[in-house]
Amino acid sequence: MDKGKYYITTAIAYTSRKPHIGNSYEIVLADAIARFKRLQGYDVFFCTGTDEHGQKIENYANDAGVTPKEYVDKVSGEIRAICDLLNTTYDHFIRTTDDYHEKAVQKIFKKLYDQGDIYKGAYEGNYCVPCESFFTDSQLVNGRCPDCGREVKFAKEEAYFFKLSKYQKRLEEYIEANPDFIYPESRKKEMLNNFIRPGLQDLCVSRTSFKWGIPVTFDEKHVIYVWIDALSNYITALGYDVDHPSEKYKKYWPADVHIIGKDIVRFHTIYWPIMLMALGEPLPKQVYGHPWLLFGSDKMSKSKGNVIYADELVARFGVDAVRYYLLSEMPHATDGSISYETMIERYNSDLANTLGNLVNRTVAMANKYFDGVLPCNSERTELDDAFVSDILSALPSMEKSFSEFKIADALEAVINSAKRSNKYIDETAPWALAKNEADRNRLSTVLYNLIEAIRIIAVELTPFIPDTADKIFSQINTDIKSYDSILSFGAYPLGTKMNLPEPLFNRIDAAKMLEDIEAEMNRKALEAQRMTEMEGIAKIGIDDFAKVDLRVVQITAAERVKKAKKLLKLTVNDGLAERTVVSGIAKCYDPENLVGKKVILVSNLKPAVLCGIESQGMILAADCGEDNVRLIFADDGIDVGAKVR
RNA sequence: CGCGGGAUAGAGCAGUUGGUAGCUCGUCGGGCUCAUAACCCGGAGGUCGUUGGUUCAAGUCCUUCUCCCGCAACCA
Repeated sequence: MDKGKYYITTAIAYTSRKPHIGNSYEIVLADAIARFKRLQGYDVFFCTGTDEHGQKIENYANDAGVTPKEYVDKVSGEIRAICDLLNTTYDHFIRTTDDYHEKAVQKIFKKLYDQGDIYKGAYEGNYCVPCESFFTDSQLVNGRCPDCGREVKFAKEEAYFFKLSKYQKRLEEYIEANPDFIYPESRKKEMLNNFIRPGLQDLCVSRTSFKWGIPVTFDEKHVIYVWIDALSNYITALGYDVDHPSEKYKKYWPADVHIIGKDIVRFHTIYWPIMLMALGEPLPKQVYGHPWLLFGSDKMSKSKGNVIYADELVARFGVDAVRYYLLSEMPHATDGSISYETMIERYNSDLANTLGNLVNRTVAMANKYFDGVLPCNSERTELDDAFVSDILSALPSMEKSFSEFKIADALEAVINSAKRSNKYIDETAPWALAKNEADRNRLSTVLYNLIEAIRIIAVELTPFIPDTADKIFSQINTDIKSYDSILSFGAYPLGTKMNLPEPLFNRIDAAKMLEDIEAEMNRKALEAQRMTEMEGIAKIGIDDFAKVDLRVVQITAAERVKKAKKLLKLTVNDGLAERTVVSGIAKCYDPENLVGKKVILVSNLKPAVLCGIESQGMILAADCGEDNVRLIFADDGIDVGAKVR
């Protein structure tokens, strides 16, 4: 039964903000694999966590007015809460701000420096001062900073570099000798052709431009830049230490698989193996770069208002439905897409109809015909043999799919067992057998076969939808759920008293829910739009504001501008003199009602000619929608000419 | 010609070594009534992106072109 150890990791999530469902896919994927391996009898160690250093975090924290540590504590907590919400069984949750990690990373850095793999050099490139970032020529947009659009200048910064080139040959040989190391295949080709074969440049591994990172012990003004810090988590989480590796490390390292997003394949298949080579440690056996989850055909983004968060989905559909959807809908090599339509469709057809209804009708019959206790399972026919053989074929098929990370295929194999069971019910027609006392044993045998099939299905569902599997075990009242118990047919004990059926998944009224969701999405999109409008406006200093001269003025005359629909020609008194102002408020105000009113004037605005009339200023008004403009009236008690600020 | 992946029924996808084109959802018709208007069976629907070729035989091999996508080094 003991098949040895299995160490699996996800990438550690960057704590810049709350992750959306696309980010959460990875942990669920890794969890399904981890659970399956445990089921098979492996001693599994499953690690995930958060990556918490860097310039961006420093900036976000600044904006939020908190310390970087406070900021990452909050976000890391949110991320962990999502992992828990999704019912993932990680064995360790590492944070790169954890004390043991920081110490271990410092020692790693020192060791690499001492043995000459890290050296001090200078980083040169296009530098954007406000963004405090370097950019390569190819990153620049029209020769300007891709982030803020401002001009960049050539700059040099002292930095430590890691000699990747030294290990290039060895890495290439390793990848070729281990064809499964980079998975899927297309990623391997990308890495070899684009990066490794053309020649590796040394990697910048320290920064002096920000403070929020692990300090270099022998050169205090440097902090360790992301790679050596973040990637090391896979070994520090096990208690790796340059001098005294822990027992746990010796037991579990090397990792059997790193589950990561396709965007960071490069770091995990080039930098990371080379780091390990330099440290003299074994390399991970496999790196799986999984595809991304898109919303429809778009990437999720806040500005589009199409961000979906795990907790929202769970609130609507339940944990297992979300897990099921993520695991069944994602292809193993190309990007998948999420939509509420397909989510509801899958929920109804697979979970409610095929699986839920199967369990419900079978348990109902067992209760109805035998009061929940089946007395016999020996009255068999060829029909049964074909059925049993099909049910038992699911497990080998699952194992093959898992070994290729085709998780959706593995899940489909189980659902197919449920479909096969529904078909078996139709073939045997238990309700017809029930009408004949002579068919009593046959009826019991049929129901037994179904219950045993359901038990096997439940065991196989455990890696994917564990809560549902438990509900099934509870309904058929068994705790026989080992891997061995599903290798052959018949482990379910005769004479077990089953519980009453209870629906596993209630069907969803698609039209109604979609309408509901639509309304909510619209609300969110509007909110997001407002947020970006706010963010889009550059902050100005008090000096800038002071440049605007605002005065309270009184309207002394008003008339429509003949050639214009929207314009009123106003004469206003600013306390010193009268002046003419043209204002686009004709659709909302009649001229006669405005005379005598006090309003606020931008008095130092450059004059402009509108419809042949020179306007010497602008009256403040609020945009309240299409063609709906409302003036800001000043309190009557204010003296004409008073300055507003 | 930077490297790589893809184009198959209304939608989403399978199609290993070339040998009568499949699956899921949807749709239409039938069956059944144990069950969550569920379940089972069947029908319709594809010139397998385009051009030319190899072959007795090509979605599957070679070639032309078109379109889509990923990667392109210190942006985690």
